[in-house]
Amino acid sequence: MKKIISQATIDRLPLYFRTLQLVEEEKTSIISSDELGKRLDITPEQIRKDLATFGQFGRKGIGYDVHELKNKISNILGLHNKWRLAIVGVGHLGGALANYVNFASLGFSVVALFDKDKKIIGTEVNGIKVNAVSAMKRIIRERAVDIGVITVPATEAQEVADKLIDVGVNGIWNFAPIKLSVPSEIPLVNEDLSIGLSALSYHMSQD
Amino acid sequence: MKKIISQATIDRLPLYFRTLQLVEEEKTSIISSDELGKRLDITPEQIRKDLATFGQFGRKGIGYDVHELKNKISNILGLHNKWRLAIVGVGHLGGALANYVNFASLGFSVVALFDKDKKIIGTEVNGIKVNAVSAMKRIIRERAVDIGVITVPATEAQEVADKLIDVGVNGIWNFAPIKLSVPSEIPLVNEDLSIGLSALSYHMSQD
DNA sequence: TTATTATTGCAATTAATTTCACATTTGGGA
DNA sequence: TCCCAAATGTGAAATTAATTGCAATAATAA
Repeated sequence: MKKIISQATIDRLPLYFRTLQLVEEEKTSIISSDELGKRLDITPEQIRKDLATFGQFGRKGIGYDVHELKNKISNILGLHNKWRLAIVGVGHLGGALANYVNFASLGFSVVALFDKDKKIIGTEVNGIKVNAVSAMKRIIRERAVDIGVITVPATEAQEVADKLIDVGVNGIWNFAPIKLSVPSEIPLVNEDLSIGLSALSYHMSQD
Repeated sequence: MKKIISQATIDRLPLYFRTLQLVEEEKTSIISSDELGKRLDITPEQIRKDLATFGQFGRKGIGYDVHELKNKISNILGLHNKWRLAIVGVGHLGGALANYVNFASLGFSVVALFDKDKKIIGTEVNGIKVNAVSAMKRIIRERAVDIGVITVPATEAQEVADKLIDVGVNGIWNFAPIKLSVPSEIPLVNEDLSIGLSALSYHMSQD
């Protein structure tokens, strides 16, 4: 029986991972939950509890081996998989994501771009040619795309999601501000920028 | 004594708001928590509880007045304020945000752009001229900027945050993947894209 | 060898959030 | 007019998440 890991824990793991990457560059080989917590403003108890979910990999009285913990988290998050992304909708945001450097350090690579606008089809972004949506099926299979990134307007997002799933992507990263319906076996993560901005507005209005 | 509203509730309000905008366009004047819940995949009890935090604005046996509820949420979120943004770091992501249409419908407008790269300073993005960081103090005051948007590399983000706060912005929307230190009275929202992508990777690895 | 200090792992507790259950209200139809 | 169906609002229960407290372990110094 597989243990259910809370989303809160999963969302903190990338923070630990990134901090460990930085710590590793500083040539530090051991780190305590206390030090990691200080860097991230997370209590050391929370960190220990999160890590304990996946087993024991610290040493009492010592701390955690930076390199080992980093690799362990990488494995838990599946970052060793070198995921291949296709971006659908090469507008400002899609284009920015196609150029986004930080993905590479996590092992993600953008391997295909699609748009329906004839003026954009055929152009190149970051060395990748933009294809017509009609070529999606063939290209996504040829390039072994795992993840579809949706950066089209909200009105077209569901249609694009359906198509991506139909041609075989295994996960969707959605930037369109709309609730998508996808089969439960296809992981979906929504990146809704208006939530954060609204939350900021809310907090700025309280005083 | 001010009631503390949970972040989870605050994060759902923009979803309700957006759905109400759509419903309003469909010329529907009354909506039930059940219908709203179906559109967002949120339980009606959850929606009623969230709304009850701020008062009673439904009618038993009837539902909620779409227009009234929309305005009420807009007020709670402070969206009537017409916030003015300055983006620091006009790379791919900063440039994309400067062009991002969805902000306008929430009442946000980008009024200033800054970069330290001499090749970018002086260019125009979406009709706004990019200024040098050295001009930040004057321009942010002249243009009454409320919110600073950080889209510089992680290594420069803290320095930019410090400067933004020094020149008087009241809130920070941070896209750099790093934990920023800011005074507790300055609301800070982090938009860390690697968290969502890592979570997607995690879920795709479980099966 | 023996204290001392640092630190993890984990059980117990507390806090926060969500779900459940239902009393109450409203409008409409017989 | 009276009953029924459709909803909200809310206290209580259940669930989930975070915090606390502490036993166990390891290194170091006396």
